[in-house]
Amino acid sequence: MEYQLNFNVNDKIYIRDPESSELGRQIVSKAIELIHEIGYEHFTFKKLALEIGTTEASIYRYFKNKHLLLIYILNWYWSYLEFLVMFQLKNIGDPRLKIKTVIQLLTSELPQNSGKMKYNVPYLNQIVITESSKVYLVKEIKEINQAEVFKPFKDLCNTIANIILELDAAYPYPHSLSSTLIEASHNQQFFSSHLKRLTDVKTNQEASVYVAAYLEDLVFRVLR
Amino acid sequence: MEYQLNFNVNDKIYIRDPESSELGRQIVSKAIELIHEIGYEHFTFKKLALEIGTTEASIYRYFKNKHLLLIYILNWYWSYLEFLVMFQLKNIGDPRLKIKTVIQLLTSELPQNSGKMKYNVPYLNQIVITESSKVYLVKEIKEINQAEVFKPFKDLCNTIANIILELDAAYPYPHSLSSTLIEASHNQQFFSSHLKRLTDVKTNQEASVYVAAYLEDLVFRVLR
DNA sequence: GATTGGTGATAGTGTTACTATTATTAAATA
DNA sequence: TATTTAATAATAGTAACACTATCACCAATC
Repeated sequence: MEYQLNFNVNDKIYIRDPESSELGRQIVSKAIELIHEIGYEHFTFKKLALEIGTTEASIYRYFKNKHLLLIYILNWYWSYLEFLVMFQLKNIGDPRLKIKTVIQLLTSELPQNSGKMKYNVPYLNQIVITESSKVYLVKEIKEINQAEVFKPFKDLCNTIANIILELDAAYPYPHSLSSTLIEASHNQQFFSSHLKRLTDVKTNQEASVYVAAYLEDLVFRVLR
Repeated sequence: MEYQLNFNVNDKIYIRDPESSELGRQIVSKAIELIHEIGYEHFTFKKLALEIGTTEASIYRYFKNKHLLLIYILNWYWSYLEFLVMFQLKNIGDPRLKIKTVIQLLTSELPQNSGKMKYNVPYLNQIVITESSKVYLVKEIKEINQAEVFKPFKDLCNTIANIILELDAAYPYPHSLSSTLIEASHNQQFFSSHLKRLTDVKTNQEASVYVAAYLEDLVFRVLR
């Protein structure tokens, strides 16, 4: 049986729904590859248009600017991640095992569900690590937050906070611990790949494995 | 007695030492105000030149680009912060109190030492919270790291890691916990000001006070 | 058969991120 | 005092970026 996972993204993020046409899907798909390759700062709509074989103007009919395109991509990722969390936790009763599963999902490359994924998930992973904080660390935070573009991220944070409360109902900072885990999973992976002295990763140790071990240890020291 | 604190910044960061002239000091000082006001993305050398009453070309004689100017500013901050940590910890024996002091320094506005500070420290604080991760979350991370521009940050991380080890010599992740604390102190402050749902901050509760309480609780749960 | 919607092609504007040149002035040195 | 030098101001210019606008074309649909 063939199926495709779709996650609806807030329609304030785009001008035209990129899911609604081949060009739209190409824009998102190739943007992921290009941002992964050259980084968000060097990424431009002109380069993307050239890559796709279309024009800048056509891309502007889908997204107002590259910031919103990045938000779109990250929202897709966060929605997918929350889907995976929900899916994998469905039959788990033990909250300790739930937390372990969540940390695995936060640190390892996400499963390329069914092999027929729309987007390159390992690339997405790297983009999330390196670029995700750039969507909110801006002066316009208030306006973009009012457009509810961070809902998938907040939902994910909330889901994890609830699992934290299952483990320790009296813990006073479930949301902060949750957002700290998510953010730490990104920056510790970045650090253990590029700025090793900021971590305790061993040479030859895989970044994702190291970070998973660190975060698991951390959570179970906090909640015991 | 009048004195000024000086922190030597790696000379690979600048073309001409901004400490060496009035214009240089103006560039750094006004850059802090302008970045604080309009944010790093909107900040340009042209606007800065206009603000100072000089020309773009003159600024380019001091800094190759705005990224390196930001690195310069952050390095000054990190050096100052480490100085304060060292200074305030000098006569403290109890490692628990040391950690508490460090967390206070990480979360509260830094003391405007002696009132005769070169730069606007409260502004610097905000800049660190919002802009600091942008200096390393770039594709060029390898090259800029080789220029040793992150030394003050790594030193600070190391200093805090050593205090962590004083508290629990067997703790296996002192550097990761240290860098997590530093980063969390930034993003939790940002979240509790702008994306409250990602934290457990109460309405009307001061962000810095909340974050200090959260981080203290966290550290002492991890190291007990 | 006429209308509509999506795309391509092309052009143009204002801004950003620089580089280069030349003139002016102040300080250092002969 | 005259002369070199160094720092800055003034100006100009370029390539890339971040858009906006217009028009022609084609395919689907009413």
